[in-house]
Amino acid sequence: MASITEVARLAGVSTATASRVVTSVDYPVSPQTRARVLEAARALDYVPNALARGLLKSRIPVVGVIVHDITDPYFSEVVRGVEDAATPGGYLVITCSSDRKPERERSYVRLLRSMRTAAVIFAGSGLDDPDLNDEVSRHVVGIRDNGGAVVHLSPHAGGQAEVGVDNVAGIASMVEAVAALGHRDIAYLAGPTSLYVARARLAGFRRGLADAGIAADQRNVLHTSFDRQGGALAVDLLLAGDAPFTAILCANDLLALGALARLAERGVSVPGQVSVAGFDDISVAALTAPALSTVRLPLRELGRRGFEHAIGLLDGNELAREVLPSEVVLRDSTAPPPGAPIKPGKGTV
Amino acid sequence: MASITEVARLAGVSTATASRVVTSVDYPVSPQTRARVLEAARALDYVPNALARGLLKSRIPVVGVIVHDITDPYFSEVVRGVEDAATPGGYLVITCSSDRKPERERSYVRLLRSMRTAAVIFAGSGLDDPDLNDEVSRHVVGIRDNGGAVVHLSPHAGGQAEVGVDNVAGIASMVEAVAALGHRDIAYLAGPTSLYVARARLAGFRRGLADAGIAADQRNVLHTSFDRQGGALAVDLLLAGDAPFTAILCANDLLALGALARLAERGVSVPGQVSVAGFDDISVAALTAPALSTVRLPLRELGRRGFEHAIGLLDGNELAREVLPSEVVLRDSTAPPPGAPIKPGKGTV
DNA sequence: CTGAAAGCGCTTACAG
DNA sequence: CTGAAAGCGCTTACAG
Repeated sequence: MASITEVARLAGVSTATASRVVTSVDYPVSPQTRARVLEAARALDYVPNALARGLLKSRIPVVGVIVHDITDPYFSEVVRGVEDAATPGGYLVITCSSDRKPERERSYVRLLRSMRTAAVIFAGSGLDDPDLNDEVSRHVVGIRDNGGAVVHLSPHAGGQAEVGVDNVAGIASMVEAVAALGHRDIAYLAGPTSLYVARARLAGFRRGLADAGIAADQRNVLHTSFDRQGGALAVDLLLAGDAPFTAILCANDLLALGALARLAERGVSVPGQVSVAGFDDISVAALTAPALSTVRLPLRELGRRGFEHAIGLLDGNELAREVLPSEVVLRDSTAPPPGAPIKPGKGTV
Repeated sequence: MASITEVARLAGVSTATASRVVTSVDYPVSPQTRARVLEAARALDYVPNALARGLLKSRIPVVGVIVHDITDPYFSEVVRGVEDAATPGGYLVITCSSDRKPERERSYVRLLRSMRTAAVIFAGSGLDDPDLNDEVSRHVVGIRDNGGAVVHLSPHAGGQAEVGVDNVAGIASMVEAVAALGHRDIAYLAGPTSLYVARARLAGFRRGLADAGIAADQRNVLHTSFDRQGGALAVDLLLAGDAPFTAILCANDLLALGALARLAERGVSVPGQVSVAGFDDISVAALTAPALSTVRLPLRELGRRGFEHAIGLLDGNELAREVLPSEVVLRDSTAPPPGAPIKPGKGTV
C-alpha cells in the first residue's frame, strides 16, 4: 500500500505538503501543487493509514458500544442510532456483546481502551458486581485521561445515565394505564435485581401502584432473567401461586413475549383473562399475537444522542444530563379485566 | 496514559525487555526481570497502545462486517456469529450498516481499509452496480495486498461466496415441500433483482417448480423490495391480479412477515385459504401468528465460519469454498390447499 | 538474558 | 507557500 512518502515523491513535494493536501486541512497550498499531489494520490490508490494518524493523535475515530447482545432488538436499535450519528463524521462503530458477563465486559473495555477509541458508550445497564466495576471504572478513568469520552445510556454503578430515559416514570405510567382499565391485581416480572435498570423499573412499578392507590402484593412481584424464558417461567410460577392477578406487567418486552407464549400454551386467553404489557417497544412487539402493549422508548434516538453527547465531550463542552421521553402504547394485549365494567373513554386503542 | 517507555523506566529495564514481557512473546527473560516489569505495568495501569502495534504490523486485530442493516435480525445474527469467533483471539468487530446504498458501502470499505483491519467480511449480498463494484474491488485488492483477508457470505459481483449457503437448493426444497402438500399454483415474492442473492433464490424457485413438474406462471412471480413493506405490497398485487394461487413463497422472512400481516388485514386466512413460507428463519419467524414456515439458515454459524475462514486466509492457508446446510422448517403458515385431499404422512409439522 | 537503535506512516511546530 | 525534522508508542533484528 502506498504511503504518504510515496505520494510525495511521485508528486515531487515534501511529505508535509502532501499531508496538507490529502488531509484537506485549512493550510495554504498552491493550486498546481495541490493538483499534482491529488493526481499522485489517485494514481497510487493512496488511502491514508488511520493507525499512524491515530497514534499521533492518541485517539482514533471509532466509537465502541458495549451491549448485552447485538441480537437483542433493543440493542441493535440503539447501535443503529449510534451508527447513524457516527457515520457523517467518519467514525466507525465497534459492537461488543458482553452477554452481561463481567469477564467479557471487562476484557472488551480494556480492548477498547487499548485501541484508543475516541468514545465508549455503555448501552446496557450496569451490573452490580464490585470486582467488575472496580476494573471498569479504572479503564473509564484511563480513557477519559486520554481525552476519550465515556457515555452511559442506562443507570450504572457510577450513577445515572448521561443520556437516558426515565425508567421509573415509564413503568409508573404503564401501571396507571392498566389501572385505568380497571386492574387492581397486577403482577410484575421485574427482571434481574443485579441490573440497575431493573431496580429503577421496579421502583417505578411500586410508585405506579402507590399513585393508583393499590396495595402492593409481594407475591405478585417476580424476579426473573431478562429474556423470553424468564417470562415463560414466571407465568408458570404465577399460575401455580395463590395470589390473584388480572394483569402482568413486564420490565421488558422479551419477558412479555415469553409470558404471551406460555399463557397461550397454558390456554389462558390474552387479553380476555389476563392483560400483558411489556416495556421498550422493540420492533417485534407489534408483530406478536395479540400485538403487545408496551412503553415505547426512543431507542434509535437514544443511540444517536449518546454519540452526540460523546462528541460534545470530545469537544470539551460542559454537558447536561439528558432524559429522553417514553410513551405508553396500548395495543391488543391489554383490556379491562374479566367482568370489569366498560367505562366510556377507556380501553385498548 | 503510561507508555512502554515509562514501564521500562520504572522497572529499570530497556523498552525492548519491557515489550517482551508485556506481550508475553516466546522470548527468554529472567524471572526477576519479568516480575519487576509486570509490577511496574500494574502500578502504572499500563494498557498497550494497539495503534502503535498496528502501525508496526500494518494491521490491527479488528474485523469489519458490512451488513445491510444491523437492525435486521438476519444480520445481527450473522454479526453475533462473527463476534463469537473473533473474541477468543482478541479481535474486535466493526459493524457497518450500508442500507444497500452504494455510497455508504463504498465509504465504509474505504474506512475499513484506512484502518488496516485484518479482515473485512461482506455479510450481505452484492449489489449489481458497476461503479460501486469497481471501487469496492479496488479496495478489496488493496486490503489483500496489505495482507488482509476478505470474505463474502453471499454471492457478489466477483462470484460465489467463500462461505455461504446453497440458496438455489434451499428455495427449491421449500417448493418441493409445498408441492408435497398439494399446491400447484405457487406465487413467489422474489426480492430485488439487483441483489445477487435474490437472483439465486429465484433460480431456485424455478428449479423447484421444474422438479415438481409444475409449469411456471410468470404472473405469479413478483419483484419486490426485501422488507415487510414489499411483502404487503405484493399481496395487494396478487389479490388484484387474475392468476390463481394457493401458496406464497418468499425470498426472505421479512417479505413473508409483511405478506402475513397484509393477508390478515385483507381477511384472507393463513393457512386455510393461502399458505405462506419465508426463507432465512430469523428469530421472529417462530413468533408470528401463525408461526412462519421457512427455510432455516445457520446464520450464526455463517458468521462464525466466515471469521474462521478469514483467519485461515491470514494464516496463509489455501482454503476451499464452504457451503453450509439449510433445512425446511414447516410451522403453522403452510397446509394443504383448500379442498386438497389430506394425504397421510403429509401436512404441517 | 539484555539493550541500543531503527523504523512503521503520519502530522505539526518551526524555519525559511 | 514549502520543506526538514521530530516524535507518537511500539517491536524486532542485531549485537553483545
